[in-house]
Amino acid sequence: MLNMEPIDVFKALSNETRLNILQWLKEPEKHFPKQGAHLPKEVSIKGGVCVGDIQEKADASQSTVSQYLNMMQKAGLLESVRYGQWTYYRRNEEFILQLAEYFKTEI
Amino acid sequence: MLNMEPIDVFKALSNETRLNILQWLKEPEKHFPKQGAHLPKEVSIKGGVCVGDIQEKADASQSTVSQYLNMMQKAGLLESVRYGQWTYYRRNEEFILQLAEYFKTEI
DNA sequence: TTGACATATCGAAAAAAATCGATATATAAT
DNA sequence: ATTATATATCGATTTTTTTCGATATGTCAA
Repeated sequence: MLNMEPIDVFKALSNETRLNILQWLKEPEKHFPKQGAHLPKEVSIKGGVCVGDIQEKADASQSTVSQYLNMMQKAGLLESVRYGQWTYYRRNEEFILQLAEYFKTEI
Repeated sequence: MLNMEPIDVFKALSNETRLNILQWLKEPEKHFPKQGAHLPKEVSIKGGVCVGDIQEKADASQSTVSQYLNMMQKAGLLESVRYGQWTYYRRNEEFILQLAEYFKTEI
């Protein structure tokens, strides 16, 4: 994975709400029952959850959650797909896997 | 699991100097040639480096480095051994190993 | 006991991050 | 075109973190 900045990753993980979001997104269907309600069947955004649903669960303001997600994406932890007026965020599993490897060998 | 607070750990890792210290301490004899100079042979503080040596390499004030080390110890990353007027810090490898495991399974 | 040295802690100032409401932008629906 | 909805960004304030110098504590050596 290109461009990993460990400091940015650790900063993104240094907040309870952000850490929760990352963990909720491991099992989106469990934590976000309404997941994908807006999506027609032919569009597949596997594991992605829209900002509004995340905000509701996170119990923070819309702008705060939007900024959290942006921060986590910049760090590499998340990736986003836009579909219509919604932005779906999901974990970047490939990155997170490499991160675990980095952690094991470099930390 | 030994009393791990992920947020505190990630905060401790969210700083370049602290991250450097942790990595320097993987190979103390390489990064701190004077390591253990004060110790009589019969005392073994394997892998530990005293605050002054770390401070010199980290290029920050004495109080800052002392606080860094304290913070990393509270987070679980380091452990300290006091010998006379010196405090030797070394990595808590057991904790760090568990941390890597946590990372792999929980993040 | 005194002086020197290593480290820890305190208190304050400066820098950075968190957080929000307001507003902008983009898309969708009518 | 107009309106509604979802998300992003801006600007400002509050909160937290960083960082230091000063000082306290603890240990050693003479």
